[in-house]
Amino acid sequence: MSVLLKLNQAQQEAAKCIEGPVMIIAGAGSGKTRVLTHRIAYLLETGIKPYQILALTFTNKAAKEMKGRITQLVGSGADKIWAGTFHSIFARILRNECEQIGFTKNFTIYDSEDSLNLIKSIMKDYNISTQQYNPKAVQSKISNSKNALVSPVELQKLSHTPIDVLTCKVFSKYQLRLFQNNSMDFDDLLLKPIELFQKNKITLEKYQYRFQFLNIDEFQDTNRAQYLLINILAERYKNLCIVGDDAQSIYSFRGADIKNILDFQKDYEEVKIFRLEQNYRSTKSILAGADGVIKNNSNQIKKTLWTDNEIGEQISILETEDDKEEGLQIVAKIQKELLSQTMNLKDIAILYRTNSQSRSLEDALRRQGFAYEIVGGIEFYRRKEIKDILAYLRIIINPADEESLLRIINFPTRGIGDTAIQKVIAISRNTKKGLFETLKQIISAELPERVKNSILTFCKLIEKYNQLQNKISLSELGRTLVDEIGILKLLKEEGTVESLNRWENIQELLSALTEYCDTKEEPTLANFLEEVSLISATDNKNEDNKITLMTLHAAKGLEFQIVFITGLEEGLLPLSQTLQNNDEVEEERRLFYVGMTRAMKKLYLTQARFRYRFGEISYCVPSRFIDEIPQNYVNVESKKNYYSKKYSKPTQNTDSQSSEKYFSQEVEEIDDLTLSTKIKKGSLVFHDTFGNGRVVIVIGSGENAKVTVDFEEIGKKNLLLMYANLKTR
DNA sequence: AATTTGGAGATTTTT
DNA sequence: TCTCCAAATT
Ligand SMILES: Nc1ncnc2c1ncn2[C@@H]1O[C@H](COP(=O)(O)OP(=O)(O)OP(=O)(O)O)[C@@H](O)[C@H]1O
Repeated sequence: MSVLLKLNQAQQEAAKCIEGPVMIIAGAGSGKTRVLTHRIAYLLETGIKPYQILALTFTNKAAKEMKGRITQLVGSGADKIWAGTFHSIFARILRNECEQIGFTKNFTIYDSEDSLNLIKSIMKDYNISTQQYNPKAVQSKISNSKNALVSPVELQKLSHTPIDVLTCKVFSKYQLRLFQNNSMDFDDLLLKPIELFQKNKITLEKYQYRFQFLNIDEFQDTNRAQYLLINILAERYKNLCIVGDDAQSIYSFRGADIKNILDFQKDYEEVKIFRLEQNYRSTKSILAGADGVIKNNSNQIKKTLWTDNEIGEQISILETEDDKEEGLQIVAKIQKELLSQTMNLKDIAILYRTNSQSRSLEDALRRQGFAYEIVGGIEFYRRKEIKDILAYLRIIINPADEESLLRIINFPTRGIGDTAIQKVIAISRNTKKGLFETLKQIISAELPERVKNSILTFCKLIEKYNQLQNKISLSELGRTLVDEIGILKLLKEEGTVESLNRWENIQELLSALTEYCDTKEEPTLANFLEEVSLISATDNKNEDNKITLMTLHAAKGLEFQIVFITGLEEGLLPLSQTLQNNDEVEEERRLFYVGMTRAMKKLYLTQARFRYRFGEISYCVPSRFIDEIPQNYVNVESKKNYYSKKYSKPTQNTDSQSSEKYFSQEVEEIDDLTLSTKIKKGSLVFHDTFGNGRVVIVIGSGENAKVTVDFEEIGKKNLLLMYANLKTR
């Protein structure tokens, strides 16, 4: 009981209800994660064994923190709890059980880049033009199908357009190739366990028995595969607790489906539903502001949220000239906050919609000498030089991984050129042997001796390290390997800033490998590679006293004393691609809501009149979301200059007049750009090769004007207006 | 076979 | 603006 003392009445009741299905639906900052944490501590206190508990969180860091808190509450034992993201938990299960579905223990996990490369190579094999059909579109169609539990065969029945038909074909082949490569993509980490459990009842029962208490945080962002997976696991004991807030569902692009919350009530009729209504995080102003915004969404689960916290300061809106000034004004505000309040750099977060916005903000912070940290962004382990080394490590333990093999067979260059590689691939197809097998037997092939020798040397290298992996420590193996391929020396010799940077990155990778070895009881290469693949954006965030910069998505579940949300402009938040679809605009609104509710004491919103995109100026209209915040919680700070006269303040008048004014401003601009052709957003057009389509976006002016056209046959294409020769219909 | 080059596309968000 | 890829050059 003692572990529940730090919960309020409603929270305690939810935490104490440990048997049967439980659903906690509550607004931001109401202590959902806290309840889940204390509930698990309570489970332990009632004598339930740690290994009987499974906790699924949205990031690995959240899982780690949860375990840490539980340890504080109940002492030892918490480290035996299985806690992590869906992907890492089920990857771990697959490591042990995958042989039942035809994989070997050392299977590789492909990230999106690997998967895209595989899709491209399949399209090439099928002679599908990657010019005409965008491999990324194919990839996302495949991934969406997988997340929605639609198999290639089922997808075939739903396919009508040419791109859908070809996607099916690629999809089937893609799954086959993954299997042949002894590899899984991110989606497979959820689908393969389902396959496993459906195929082998004994294995299923083992895990059902083992995880008698399931706990899932951030349930609003689970997809259908995840939903099915937890249903299967919970089927026997039905002790599962899900926690979420439909207003914070922001990952539908990844297949997340709010329907899961609604279905849960149907699928578990005996579910006990708990609501938490007191917000402990934010001031009254912030909460009221956020509430005013989210009210504009239709179809929400009704929730009440109130707080005992002070009213606090109004939400400040900073209107700035451009993105550069946006950064400067934020810096100025931070300076002020650091002086007048008892704030530290680590209490401050700057949030944005797209990663590319971080650059101008970084510039401003750097100039001022403020320490900052970018969370997420271009992740370390996705860098080219890192992925090259990882590819070596991957094929050392999984020679079937042909994507990785092709990546490094001639890196660094060792005289195995494109023609040679094509030849080897052809032989391997004809003889139905694996690529690596073919390489080992290359001596009988008709290729220049020099090339054949290079290939054999390469094979010996891989096999040598394959032998070595159990004889020397992983950190030694890493270092020796990097030495032997001579990559560090090459980078040093190149001597550019960029190559020196890469040199450092590789050193850092080696340190990471060493650290991994030192901290794990049984370090294995497969496990290291798995961890590295499944790192989530916020996992690297630490407690250093630095300002945090990250996307709104990455901010989910976190909280900061002071939050800046930048780029409140139509086209950026909400993002231009979402504007035609109301559901998508609502998701943007939820994203803004998530951002606003991260703030504890003070919330700043910034909006620029123009910003640079691809090195070109683009003019901005204030975001509709600004108008949705109730007037009395807002304070607009605008620099007085000639621009302010032209664009008056948006929040001074509530009626739709103001937003219309900005809208007409935008239309004027667009008309102006494309005067001669009369092409603007929404125009129906005809293109000689692509056929009929509708203009979605117009960017730039005069000779540089670019348009995005959504063609009926082939989907979206970007064209240069000058050359596209579009005819209006 | 390796290196250089020019042009197109990219910025949605992430496991 | 930067990064990737195909084609051209060495
Ligand atoms: N009963 C309580 N007493 C004191 N503080 C509390 C209580 N409940 C929650 N809090 C605090 O409120 C803040 C928000 O809690 P928590 O992160 O668990 O909320 P949440 O509902 O998961 O939020 P979100 O959905 O926005 O991520 C935390 O700082 C937490 O410590």
